[in-house]
Amino acid sequence: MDTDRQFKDRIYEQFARIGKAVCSPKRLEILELLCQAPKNVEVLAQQANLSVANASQHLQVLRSAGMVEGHKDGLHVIYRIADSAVCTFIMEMRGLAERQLAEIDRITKTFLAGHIGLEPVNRGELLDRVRSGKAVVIDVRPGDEFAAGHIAGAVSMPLGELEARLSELPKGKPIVAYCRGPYCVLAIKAVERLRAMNYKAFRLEDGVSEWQARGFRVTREAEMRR
Amino acid sequence: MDTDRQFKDRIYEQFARIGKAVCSPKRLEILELLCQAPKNVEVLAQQANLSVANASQHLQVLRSAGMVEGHKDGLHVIYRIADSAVCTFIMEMRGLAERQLAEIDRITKTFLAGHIGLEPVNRGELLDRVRSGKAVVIDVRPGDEFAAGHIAGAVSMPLGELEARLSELPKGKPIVAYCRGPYCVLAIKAVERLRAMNYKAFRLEDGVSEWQARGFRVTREAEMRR
DNA sequence: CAATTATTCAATTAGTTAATTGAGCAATCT
DNA sequence: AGATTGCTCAATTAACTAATTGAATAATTG
Repeated sequence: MDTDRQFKDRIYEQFARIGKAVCSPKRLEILELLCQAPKNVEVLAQQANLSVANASQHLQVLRSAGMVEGHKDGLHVIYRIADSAVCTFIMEMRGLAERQLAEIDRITKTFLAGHIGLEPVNRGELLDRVRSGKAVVIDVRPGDEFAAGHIAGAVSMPLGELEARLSELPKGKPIVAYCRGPYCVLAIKAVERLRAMNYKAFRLEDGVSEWQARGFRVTREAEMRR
Repeated sequence: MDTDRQFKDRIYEQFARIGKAVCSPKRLEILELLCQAPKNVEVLAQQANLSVANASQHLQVLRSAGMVEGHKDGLHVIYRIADSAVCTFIMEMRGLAERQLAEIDRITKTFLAGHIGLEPVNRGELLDRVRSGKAVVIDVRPGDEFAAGHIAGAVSMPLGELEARLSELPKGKPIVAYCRGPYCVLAIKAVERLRAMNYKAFRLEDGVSEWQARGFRVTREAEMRR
């Protein structure tokens, strides 16, 4: 039977299992990718710049911590987030880091300075404009991530398809692009390319999680655009 | 200038700094202690069962991650939580662990089975009883933790002073003891001792943080008990 | 000023972790 | 049945981490 000290040590070892899961930059990146949509090992490896073996090892650590689960689909193992509380936790961990670590702001500002000026979008105003058809919101993540959940009213236009589908975008209206969140570069690239072609394009920093956390609507339905 | 990949790697390394801070069981214990009240290195070392040097090293890691800060008070360095968001984060991390790791429940149930039956306390009912003077809530943490913040209406009675102050406790009324939270044993011990002396004692699992998170009142004022 | 107290730092040691590599396994395809 | 694909496992290596130990530093006390 445990002494009081042994009990505390064992309990904190358990809590630390969550910490050990999220102390690796690569596992954090994997978790953020899985918060967008379920993915297999090869896709995760490619998107997080890992070998397949290394990605698999990181996924075993995450599974052992109860943060993800995997199921076989033919040759592929599809990994998904075990519970939406994991995504909430990751977002809060990121929020804490943003608040306590000045280096994050420095790194971000330095990186954005090398890209065209991207003014913040007023979210309430954006909602009004989308509703009244005066602006278009495009989701430039891969289609499977859009399908898994997207900002209500947004249209899927993965970055790789942008040039091929320009005819679907209005020249006169503002176009707002978003992707996986504040530290994803897909929307930055989309805005730069659109502006280079004289579209009125803006970047929304929020990803789906951030948007939802603010109380705005996220859906899985593909709404017809008129 | 960073490439996109370099930018992501640097950003996730920053987020991982929070993970690296909380991946150690001992640092988690230190953080939970500091969430109760600011403390010096010797007290933290003693309460977390660490050498002073080791406690100091862990505190440097936590400070480097922006989670705690220290200031000199004579010979002593008083460490405190840098921002209340840290305590919120720790509580949420614990919540995630409780939800995803079955081992926690197992360890806790096994430990509690070695102690007298402790029925859960209905919190709304407890509030009513305290207000109407039909129950007494005692805080059995050290006095400095009580002073830093306690459940409104509670009386400070540190465990080490329990026997000496029995005359202050009513025999006929229910007595509810609480301490640092669900995994602290101080209240368990207090209830056991009180029951052994025929007091009607119960344990409240919540600590101050949990109580406050439920929307109940926490205060620093010592209210006169009548 | 010397002694004491509290804390921090640096070196060391043992253990842990991340990435790589190659082998092994399961499922599918030919 | 053999080849291929996707994934996992285990061994290895280099880097990192936690605890210990002893020295150094800062502040207080006598």
